[in-house]
Amino acid sequence: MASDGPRYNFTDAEPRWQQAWAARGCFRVEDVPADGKPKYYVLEMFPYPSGKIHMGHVRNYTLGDVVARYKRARGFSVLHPMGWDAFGLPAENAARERGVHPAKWTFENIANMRTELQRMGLSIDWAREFATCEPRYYGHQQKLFLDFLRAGLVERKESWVNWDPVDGTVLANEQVIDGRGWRSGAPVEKKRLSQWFFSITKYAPDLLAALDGMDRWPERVRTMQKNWIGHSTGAEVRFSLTAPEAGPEADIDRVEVYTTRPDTLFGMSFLALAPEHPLAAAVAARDAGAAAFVAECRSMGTSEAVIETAEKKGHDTGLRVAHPFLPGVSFPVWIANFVLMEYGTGAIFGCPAHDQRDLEFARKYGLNVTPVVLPPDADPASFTLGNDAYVGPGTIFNSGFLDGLGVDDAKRTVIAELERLGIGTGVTNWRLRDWGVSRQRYWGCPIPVIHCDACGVVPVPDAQLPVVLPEDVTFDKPGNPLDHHPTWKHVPCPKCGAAARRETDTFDTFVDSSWYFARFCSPLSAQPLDRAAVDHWMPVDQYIGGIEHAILHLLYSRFFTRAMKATGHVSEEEPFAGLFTQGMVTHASFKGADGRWLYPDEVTIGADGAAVCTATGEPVTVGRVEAMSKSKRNTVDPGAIIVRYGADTARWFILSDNPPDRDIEWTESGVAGAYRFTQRAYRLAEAVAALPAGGGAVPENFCAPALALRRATHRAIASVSEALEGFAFNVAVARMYEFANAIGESDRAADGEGLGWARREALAMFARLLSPMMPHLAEEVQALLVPGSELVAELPWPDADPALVAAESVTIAVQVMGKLRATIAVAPDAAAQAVIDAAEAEPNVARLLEGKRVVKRIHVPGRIVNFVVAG
RNA sequence: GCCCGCCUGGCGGAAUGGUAGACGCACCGGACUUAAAAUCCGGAGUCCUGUAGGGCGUGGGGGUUCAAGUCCCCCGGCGGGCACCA
Repeated sequence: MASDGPRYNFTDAEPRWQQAWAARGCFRVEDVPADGKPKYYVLEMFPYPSGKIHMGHVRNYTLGDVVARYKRARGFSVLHPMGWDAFGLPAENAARERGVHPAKWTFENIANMRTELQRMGLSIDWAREFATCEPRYYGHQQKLFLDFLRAGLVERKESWVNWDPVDGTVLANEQVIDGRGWRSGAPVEKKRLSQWFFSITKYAPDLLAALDGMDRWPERVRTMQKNWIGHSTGAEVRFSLTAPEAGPEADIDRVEVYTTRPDTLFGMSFLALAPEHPLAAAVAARDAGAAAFVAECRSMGTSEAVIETAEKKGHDTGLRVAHPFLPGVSFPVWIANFVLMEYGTGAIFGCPAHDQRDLEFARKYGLNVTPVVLPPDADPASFTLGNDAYVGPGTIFNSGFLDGLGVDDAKRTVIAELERLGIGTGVTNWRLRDWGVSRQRYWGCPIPVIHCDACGVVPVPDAQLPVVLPEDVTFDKPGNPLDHHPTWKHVPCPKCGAAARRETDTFDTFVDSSWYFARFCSPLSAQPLDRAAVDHWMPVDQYIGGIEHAILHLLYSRFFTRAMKATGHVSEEEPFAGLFTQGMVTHASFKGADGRWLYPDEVTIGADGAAVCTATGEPVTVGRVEAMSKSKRNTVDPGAIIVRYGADTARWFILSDNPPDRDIEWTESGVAGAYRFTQRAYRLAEAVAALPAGGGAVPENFCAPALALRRATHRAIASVSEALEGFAFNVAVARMYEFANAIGESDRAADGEGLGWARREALAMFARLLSPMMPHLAEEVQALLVPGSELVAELPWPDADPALVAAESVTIAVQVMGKLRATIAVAPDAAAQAVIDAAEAEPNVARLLEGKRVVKRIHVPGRIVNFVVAG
């Protein structure tokens, strides 16, 4: 770093301004404000307290802070809170691996991360902070659950989980690696457990329909949610077994199948059951081969990605089903690993010609492939299928009474026939499943119910809430510590008083994050939500977070808000009016000579571009640029960056480098460039502050450089405002660079009438425009210009003077046949004919038009003239 | 496997269907300096060996249009999600 010249000292300035904001309470708001200002609720997805903030947090919270500060300057009363998504598996892992209690680990992490976030200079109302692992939060969550239960929005049913038979533990999908438990290495089994479910499927039609009106959500997120909810129409068809199978309770003589393609029923070649289907279980009870196959499928885990990418396998049960329309024709019944029990009826009919998965299965097991949909222009006599099923439109053939119909007509016709025969019905189906919320873990919100042998499941009475987690637990045994606790689960039944047991399952942590945004409105309320406060602040006007939450978290929150409305806690049903999804922070990865990954700060890039290990001098392989992760060690610690360059520099770089919805690559050179700009901005301010004190009155006249600067100033106000409104923060930064360049030019101009005034105006506006992005430097610049000034954080956003924004002349592109051949400068309001004449007179244009017949002259005012010539 | 995105100079990117490459980074040249750093000024998509003029150019291929980075179709590469990670 250079030694000459006065420099902006961020180490001194940043904490000083953070204290000034806190002392003034700039970012505090009331639960129900009486200031009459319009409200604006900005929220970033709250962090999991892993211990340290990472660059993804820096990006997320910088984006939110720019919006919060901008809206505040625009006159809104802004709610901008912060809290902690504090329950979850990592705390239990830490407990098992290092013997530290999850609560201690979590609260220490929170303390550290709070300090780090506060160093970023975020305009947050810290008085609203809470952690979801505090009883003062999760106790209210238990109340909401009980209200949902009373409202019929909760039910208990069975579902399949990943079970580690060695550890005796339920495994998360991420804990299943290649079909084995991550700790024990034992093959994972599917196990059936009785669990609590939120009835999200009751809201499926509404959750789907409301997406259409959510115009401040990214289109792709809405599309992903639509696909996830998965509305489909089709038919349920009952197939009769040619011989009944003895089931555990009664004989099974038929199988229900759901299909979206009833029009292809005549192309059927088999029927396939999910391995968990009751009929499959019945067959397995007497057939060792089937039992072995079902057991094999059970070892596949519950993840849809795993199931659908696995090799398609099946087992022929030997059973046959009759075709619904073809007397005497029957098809084999298989058990297949790609049929999902959770979707439809857990059984399908296979039509290999028109479904890719069925085709692969049929080819593998030598089953018939009968095409029944003829593509347009195909010849029915010769049409055959290769390796691709035909799923497009066409005409039905080989299909009895459906022959000659189009696909959609055939669907209607076949459903009518199925209904007439009483063997099927047209149905609407949803891919969305109910939300299973039971987790067999300690570090989560206890589910407030009690199991009584006499009374069954009994809700904990509201007066006994919260059900608090016991602190004295041990993690030396596998399984859920709540199960092993000597006393906690033993309670009297609230109904009959007999000895009973607490539910030891805790909630999925997605429950915690499904209503925290509403709790922030009244974080100290004795009720889950204070109606006046949530009615004032909700919905969140701008929600900001990672695209990885596009489906689950956002959909669950949308459901939860509806459920809270149904139980009288809120008035709105959509929690997030505006959504912005940010990209990830990436960095190059480095691998040392010994094959170990190296952190970026262990690596030096030489002048020749070659990377070496700083400590050993050994060569380093530069790997791909990818999402920062601990395993690849391609992380950069925001704390270290803030110490070295300051929070404003970190904020500026992360805003400047690219559009916020794309992945950003963190680079040292980019940060250094951002740092240089902070110093340059400060120098520009110093130069202006050194000018003789200016009077308040606007000068009568401005010399040319002064006028040019004023135009630049007001163009900057207009363009930075527009960029901020549109989340184009990288463009806002570019406009600020242009503005700084213009100020720099005025610095070098010969002094003339009004120049000093224009420069003061420029710097004053510069500070205001800078403040959402680099709030500390903005305050410093303002203090330099106007010692003892108000805080920029409390100043209103400036308005541009339209007369100064308007261009004096515009450059028009002149094209001949769509190719640029000249440009001309014209007045913004020049008449069309005058512009066309001027364009035609351009030598290069005239040359190209000579001897040609101009058939069309296109003039887009302020933009372009295009001559279309014949021949 | 299924669903959803993204792809523009050496790099990040800008661009209501209307001058492709604003702005920044890196680079090169100049000024300042004993020198370096810092700072300031200037240059630059690429090719036709020139500051005129022109060709080519927004992952590849086709299409719509007076005009396509932008709209449509196909293909490729990269990434996100897939229900117990958060």
